[in-house]
Amino acid sequence: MREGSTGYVVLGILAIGGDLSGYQIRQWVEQAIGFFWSESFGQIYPALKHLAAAKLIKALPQANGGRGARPYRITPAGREALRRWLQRAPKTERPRNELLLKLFFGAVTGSGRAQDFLAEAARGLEGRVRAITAAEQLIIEEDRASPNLVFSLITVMSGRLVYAARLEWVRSSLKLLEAQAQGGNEAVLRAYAKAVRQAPSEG
Amino acid sequence: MREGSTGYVVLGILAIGGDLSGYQIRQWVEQAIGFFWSESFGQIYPALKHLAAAKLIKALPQANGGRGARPYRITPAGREALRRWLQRAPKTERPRNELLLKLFFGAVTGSGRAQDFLAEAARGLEGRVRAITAAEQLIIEEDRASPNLVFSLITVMSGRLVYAARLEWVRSSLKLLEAQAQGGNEAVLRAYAKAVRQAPSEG
DNA sequence: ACCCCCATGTAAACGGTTACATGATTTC
DNA sequence: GAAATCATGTAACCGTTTACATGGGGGT
Repeated sequence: MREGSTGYVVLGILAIGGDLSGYQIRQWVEQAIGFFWSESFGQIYPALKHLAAAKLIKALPQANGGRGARPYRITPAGREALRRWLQRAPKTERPRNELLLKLFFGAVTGSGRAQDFLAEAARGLEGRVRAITAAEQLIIEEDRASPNLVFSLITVMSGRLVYAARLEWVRSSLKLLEAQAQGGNEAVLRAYAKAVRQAPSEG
Repeated sequence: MREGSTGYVVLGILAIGGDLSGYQIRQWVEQAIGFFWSESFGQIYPALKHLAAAKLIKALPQANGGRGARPYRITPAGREALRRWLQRAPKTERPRNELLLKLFFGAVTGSGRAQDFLAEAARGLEGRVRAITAAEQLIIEEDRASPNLVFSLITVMSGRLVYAARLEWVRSSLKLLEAQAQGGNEAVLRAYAKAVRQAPSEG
């Protein structure tokens, strides 16, 4: 399997989610790990073919005589391949945050647009925080007795903490822009000191 | 310019950084915006060619008679193109966090590897927090009187707050794994409640 | 003499998104 | 009967990374 992580994501989901079709795998990705991972159909279906050819998964007979969902099941060899991949250290992502980029060049356009972008980001983040909180509740109820519990909680906790931090950042950023408009750079520096003083500080 | 954001990043850096060569642009990207953006030489040099062909930048005469750095300067048309691009709403990135992915499938390999990955992540984050703190100091000193100040501070503040949040997450995650080893799922749930209670909560 | 940093560039390979094509089933 | 959703798949296009090729300059 020369592919990047897509194939392994599929294996992983079949390993913990049971027998699923391509369409269902996509849904799984969106709902369960959507806030830190994404896959498109254009990736999943070819990946399923490759995995089946490599005997890491096998196609199950379809329910309605050839029509409808075509579910797959992970094979022992597939579990072994997944386990090996999981052992290897994760590659750190190369960051590409267009919002931050446009804010960084903000002086070129002035602060009006920057405020719009931040307000928009705040709306998005609030929605995600709500979604995460709901997901968290579901995990606590459903995985209460599962060995997956710690791992599910670790991942939702990431969403919870970093989204909360981003929201705080958005709000502080709006305050900096206000300060700039009203009191210039000195006011900005005061507002900044205040914003980072409140933040959980590192040793 | 059909390209994605690379061309605009180059324009932006030439707009606020003055006349620079491809190599210097790369350094600029790494040092100033490296924690939220990355570009490789394989992107920058072709982008410079396209931008020059489109008259958005122009090549400056080289110092040492054709050898050494080949600096470029942004043209008025280039500034205009940059301004238009900056006005448009930023595309939200599709997240792909391999660390989180491997942790999510953690039950397949057990918690030993997960602890290694988290410890490694902590080391990386500590380094970045230090780098950010240094960058912050530099901005406060050098941009004190610049109209860029707010925008520079907004971007470093993002780094500061989200890295701090990630560090906190890593530490809490390690605690959850310990709790799991010692007291099972009930201990995990208690540790989780404690970890998120301390976090800045949303309304 | 050797190695590292500066510096510019090209080409292949790869991973991923998007658009397209197709059709069944369910809901309003 | 129309629209939305379920469901599978292909192909083109695009952006990005990686490897490669090349060579000057400075330090040990």
